[in-house]
Amino acid sequence: MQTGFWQPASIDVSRMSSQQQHLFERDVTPWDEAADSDRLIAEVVFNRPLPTPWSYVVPDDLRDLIQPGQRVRVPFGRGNRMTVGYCVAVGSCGTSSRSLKSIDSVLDREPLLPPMMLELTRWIADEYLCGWGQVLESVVPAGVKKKSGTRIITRFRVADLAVDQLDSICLPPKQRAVVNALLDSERPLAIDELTDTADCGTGPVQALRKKGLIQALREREVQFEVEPGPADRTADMELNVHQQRALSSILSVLRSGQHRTILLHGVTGSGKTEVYIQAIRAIVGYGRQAIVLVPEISLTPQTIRRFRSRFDAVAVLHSHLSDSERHWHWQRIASGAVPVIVGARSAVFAPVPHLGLIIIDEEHETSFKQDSVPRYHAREVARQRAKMERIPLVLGSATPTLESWLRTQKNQDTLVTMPVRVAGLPLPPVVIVDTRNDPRIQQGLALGRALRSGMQSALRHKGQVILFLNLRGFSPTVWCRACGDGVKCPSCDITLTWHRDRAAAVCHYCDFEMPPPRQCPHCATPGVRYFGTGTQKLEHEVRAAFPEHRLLRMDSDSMRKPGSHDEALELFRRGEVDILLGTQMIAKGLDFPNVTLVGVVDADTILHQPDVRSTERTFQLIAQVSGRTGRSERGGRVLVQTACPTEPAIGFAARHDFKGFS
DNA sequence: AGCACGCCGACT
DNA sequence: GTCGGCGTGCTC
Repeated sequence: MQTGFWQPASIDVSRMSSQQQHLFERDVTPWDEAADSDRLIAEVVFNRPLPTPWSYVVPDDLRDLIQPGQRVRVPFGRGNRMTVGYCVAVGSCGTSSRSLKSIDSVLDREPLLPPMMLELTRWIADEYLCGWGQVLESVVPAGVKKKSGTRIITRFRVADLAVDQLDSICLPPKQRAVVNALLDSERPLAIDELTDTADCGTGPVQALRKKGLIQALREREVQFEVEPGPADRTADMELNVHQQRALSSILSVLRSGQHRTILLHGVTGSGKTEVYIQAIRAIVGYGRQAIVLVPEISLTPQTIRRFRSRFDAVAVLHSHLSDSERHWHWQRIASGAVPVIVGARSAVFAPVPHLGLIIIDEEHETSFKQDSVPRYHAREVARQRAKMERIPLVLGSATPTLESWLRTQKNQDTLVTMPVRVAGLPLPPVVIVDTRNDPRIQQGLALGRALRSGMQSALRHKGQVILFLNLRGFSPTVWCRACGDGVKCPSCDITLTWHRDRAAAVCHYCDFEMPPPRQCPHCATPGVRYFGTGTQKLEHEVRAAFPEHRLLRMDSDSMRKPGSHDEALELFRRGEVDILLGTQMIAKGLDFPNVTLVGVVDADTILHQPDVRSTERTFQLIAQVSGRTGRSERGGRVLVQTACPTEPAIGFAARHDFKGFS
């Protein structure tokens, strides 16, 4: 039993409400303390935004059962409603003379979380201002609480006391058959096995049980096991000098036994993944486990295959797991049987017994932030966990967030740069195209002269083209020419986007949809105008300009069906599509050697967003899309259309100069 | 967060 | 008179 790590001195008084503080100040008479000292107190937290744990008395019959990390059922509130909470500490300290309520029951046989995770979740509650119990509630998967995928199974065997008397006792024939079946069997039998063998119903079994001649054993058992298919194994690659340096600085942190965060700033295609894999290999050699966090959108079969082909057992935690699969993985992870865990944000809570390394790939991605309670940032939780476990944290990105960059400049974190692509391929040249005087743009078309002719030449040489545009729909604004007002969503105050295929004006914030107004809602002038180019309109324009080439549009409208995303990328990979056109979802992490031109149709759309990070995001976006080309000896280039060619973020991105930008 | 308690307006 | 609106404060 774990008691003892909870000590009165370790209570953080800052978490205590004012009412609780006065309990410490109140005079406690010696005989009160004597009475308190022999009762066991459990600290319990609830799935409510409460600032402190609540104390309960542990009744004598639960003393040997209760441990921190288990759930308990306790009376709570004025009505003493039975409420589930998490026991976070057990101790024999009387902090108050106030009368405490008692724990009703302990719900778990074993703690759901180890002490380290209790400490980490407490840090999250403090840091992100919510209840400790709220954090625990969201960290422990529902399938683990319900013990999904397991079942209580009852088996029978001959009662110990009855073994000797059985021969002498007179039994009805069916009951005798049951007893014989059990005596013949090496192991206890389940009810259906027993009735089959003895060729009877359940009646004789129950009768024997009543007489005390056989006894029932109840055990919780795993119903099925998820066995990931075997993957083709691939050998480790040879690292170049920059990769070597990155690897050895990770390993030196590991050997130091102290925490340190390493920002791995590697240009797209610099082989960051190979560094991760070899660092993990070293960790696994020490008998430890590693957690790899990737952005939600990167959790593709391709990414998973990459890790599966290099390690014996890789657990992948993604949002499409069923409760029982999640429970099964959780158990295997906790048992230490899985050395590598790959997953999105929440995988930072994987209950590994001996963590050796945390990696966050694409550190700048916004999906590491959770926007419901508890609103944590997985990068910061990982940093804290790595501190507690005294292990390295590796942040990888071609375009780090400015805050991560700043920490390296202040020497809080270590910077490792990988400035060149593997195999000596150059970064693609990025050409900035000023659209202000382009006659085609002035006609309202989206493809300027340079981009159009660039596409023609790339396609003529049998290369593939990626066109990036940040706006989905047909036209991003619906507006009135007379009063100049845009048609806005009634609840969000966002201008509506015209979706021609649905013949509707749609709010991209709340999905509100309305038929396009025949007249202006403000001044009633007939005939609203559609302005600007979204992916749908661009699709029309490109089809008209390149009728003989195959085009595929990828945005959240065209990729609604589950699996259509992977399917589309597979078509492009096989070369059955020449032009891939889409939003954010095509900007990240794709690796297609045949892409020789990437066009950023309108860099200004990101630049002019009302967001303090708009320049940072512009830089990131251009840098990330640049990573989609020039990945083979065929080379490649990037064209960026903008009306602000002097904007520094665009210029720095074109020169692949993160240091200059930062 | 939930829930009880309490203090005010519209109904039989 | 009382049913119920939601504002306030408490929960070991």
